[in-house]
Amino acid sequence: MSATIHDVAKAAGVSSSTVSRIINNKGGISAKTRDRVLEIMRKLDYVPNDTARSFANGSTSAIALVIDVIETRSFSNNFFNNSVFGIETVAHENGFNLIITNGRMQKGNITSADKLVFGKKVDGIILPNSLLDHAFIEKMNKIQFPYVVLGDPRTLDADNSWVDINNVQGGALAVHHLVKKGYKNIAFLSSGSKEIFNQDRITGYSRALHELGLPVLDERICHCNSTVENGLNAMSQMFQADTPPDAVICSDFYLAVGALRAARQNGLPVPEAFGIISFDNTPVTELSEPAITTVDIDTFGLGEQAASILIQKIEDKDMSSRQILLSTKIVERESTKRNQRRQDGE
Amino acid sequence: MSATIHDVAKAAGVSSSTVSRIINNKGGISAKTRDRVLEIMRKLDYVPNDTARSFANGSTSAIALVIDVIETRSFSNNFFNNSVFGIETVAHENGFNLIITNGRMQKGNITSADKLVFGKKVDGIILPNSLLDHAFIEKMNKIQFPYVVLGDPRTLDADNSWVDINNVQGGALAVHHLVKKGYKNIAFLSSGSKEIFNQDRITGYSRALHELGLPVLDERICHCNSTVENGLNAMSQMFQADTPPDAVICSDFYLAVGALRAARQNGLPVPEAFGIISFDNTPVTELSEPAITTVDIDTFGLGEQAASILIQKIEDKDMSSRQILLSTKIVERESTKRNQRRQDGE
DNA sequence: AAAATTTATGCAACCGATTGCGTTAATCAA
DNA sequence: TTGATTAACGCAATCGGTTGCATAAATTTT
Repeated sequence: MSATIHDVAKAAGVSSSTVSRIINNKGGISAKTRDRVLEIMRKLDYVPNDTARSFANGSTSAIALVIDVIETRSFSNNFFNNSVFGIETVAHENGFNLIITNGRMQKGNITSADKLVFGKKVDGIILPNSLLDHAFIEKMNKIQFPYVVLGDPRTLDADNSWVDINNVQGGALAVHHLVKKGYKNIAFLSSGSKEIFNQDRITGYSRALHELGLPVLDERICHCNSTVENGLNAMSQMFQADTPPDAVICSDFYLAVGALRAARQNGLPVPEAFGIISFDNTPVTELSEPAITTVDIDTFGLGEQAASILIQKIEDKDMSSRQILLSTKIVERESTKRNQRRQDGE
Repeated sequence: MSATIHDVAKAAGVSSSTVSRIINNKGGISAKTRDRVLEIMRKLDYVPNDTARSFANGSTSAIALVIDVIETRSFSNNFFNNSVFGIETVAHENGFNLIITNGRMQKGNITSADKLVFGKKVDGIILPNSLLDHAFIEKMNKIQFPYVVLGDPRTLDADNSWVDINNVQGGALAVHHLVKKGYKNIAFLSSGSKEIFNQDRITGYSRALHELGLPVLDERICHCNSTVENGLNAMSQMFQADTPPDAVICSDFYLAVGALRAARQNGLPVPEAFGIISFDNTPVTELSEPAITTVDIDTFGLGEQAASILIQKIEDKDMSSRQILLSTKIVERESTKRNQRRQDGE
């Protein structure tokens, strides 16, 4: 149907090698022929067949992103969106296409990721630490297939490249912010105990408390699924304690809203008597009343870094592996913005 | 590096044609040779090279989704997420890979979508109505390249396939819900006047009001960018009117939160004195107080339908084009849940 | 002006599968 | 048993580019 390199060559009275060299900007072509050929290409609406090119030079100019879709909501979280956006941006800048595949799906015994990698559909792959499979990683290592892990792949002993949010730092940062605001009894609502990011946040939280000479109490840490109701219940229960928390750090916005409601039910005005910080600075954190102070995690940057490292690896297979931690920062809103002096004067 | 079909053939003492026929389940192979070859394939860890296959049979088993990224937030909206999820699911079920590309990016004079289509990287493409380009569509039509539009492509005169949310029905549904609840003076906060979905929602809104014998007033319709502040300002202004609105339909959650705050500032309890409905039933609509009643749009289904039609087109180029409208439904929450009798008794 | 370089281009093999056609072997009908 | 039919497989061309090597033409050097 559409024109091939041979059609162009014939029409221009040159060989297809010449056309190929022009397409790829190789040297050794006279200006005259180049111009003539380019003109013909335009006339014939010629576009090189990318599949044929991939086939000929053994590289696809595509990378894959494996996503971990357990339920709809986990797909529609902010983390995912911005990371994909970051990945796509960098991929595109470097001439790579981005293939997205759901890592939970499989046909027969082969996962979609497996097929993309060993079927040579992509030159490299980004996969979440939640979906690591030792056998799969081993197979990739054996052929030196480039990959980057999203999130610290702690369960892997091997040496590999990954990017992650510095959740330890984030947990500590939240504590420091609250303490600076005069809060002293800080709780932590985590959205799960298995996830490495939750573990890290709690590590940072505990470490910071310790450094500040504040007690680290087990009963102030609660792991629960991320719903408003769970957040509400967990906080309500903590409020029963002898010295109830006067602030809480939440792993996400749902828990934060739950905590907010619990505070209200207990007659604790936020931020005056109770402070709240949530991780993940999604736009909606501005919508609650009071607006929630957040630990901003750079999900876009995470994607950018992942794609960038991956592409470097693709272009230099012998590149040593690289690990990147992205710092977080506090975005202060109403839920912790109290007049500190009043508190100090107690 | 890794085994090719020829390696397998040689090891099994057959021709590569035979191996190919086995891979593709063509007939005319004896059980003995099939088993032997399959065994060898396993031993050699053979996986067919997908690029070579694509090249040989002229089809890529991949589709592209063009996304319209103007700013970060538009990327991270719920609409996008769930649609992508729906598309990926259907694509995967049918053995297609999904390539995602940002339609706003381009290199030289060629957009990423253009390159994917005419570079034969994909067999079909899904693109948003916001990114339609006449020349591009014409070029695709000329070679009968399969595509599906996300959102009614009203600006296109040509006959083509698309899927959309039935926003006209959604707008009408919102009105009917509010009227049933006893609200009579219903305003509309739109997130823009150019977007077809906003136009459609207002069409449905106006039509329903008309059918119910209620006046359609220009001053009750406001187009503004989607922020809480704009929603608040727009509603505050409407409250100055002689007969102020007693309910509002918002194009999204930000405007709805703005409207909620405006009502509160004006001393209008929600839902008792003022009703609010927002489009797009994202999880966060449950988080405000009161929780917002929404028009639920089936974004996942939208993606499923788009992918499904596209794949049918790929498999039968002569398929007539198809248009699909997905109905919306009301998810009732606190912001309209008032005791209707009190209102009727006025 | 002849020799030595450099530049511009063509030839042909190659990437790894698919497939139409032909051939041999096996099965069936007469 | 022979001829006809079918099943099982191989040969070789093909898909559309890329690239090492060879060669001819242009340019520079001596």
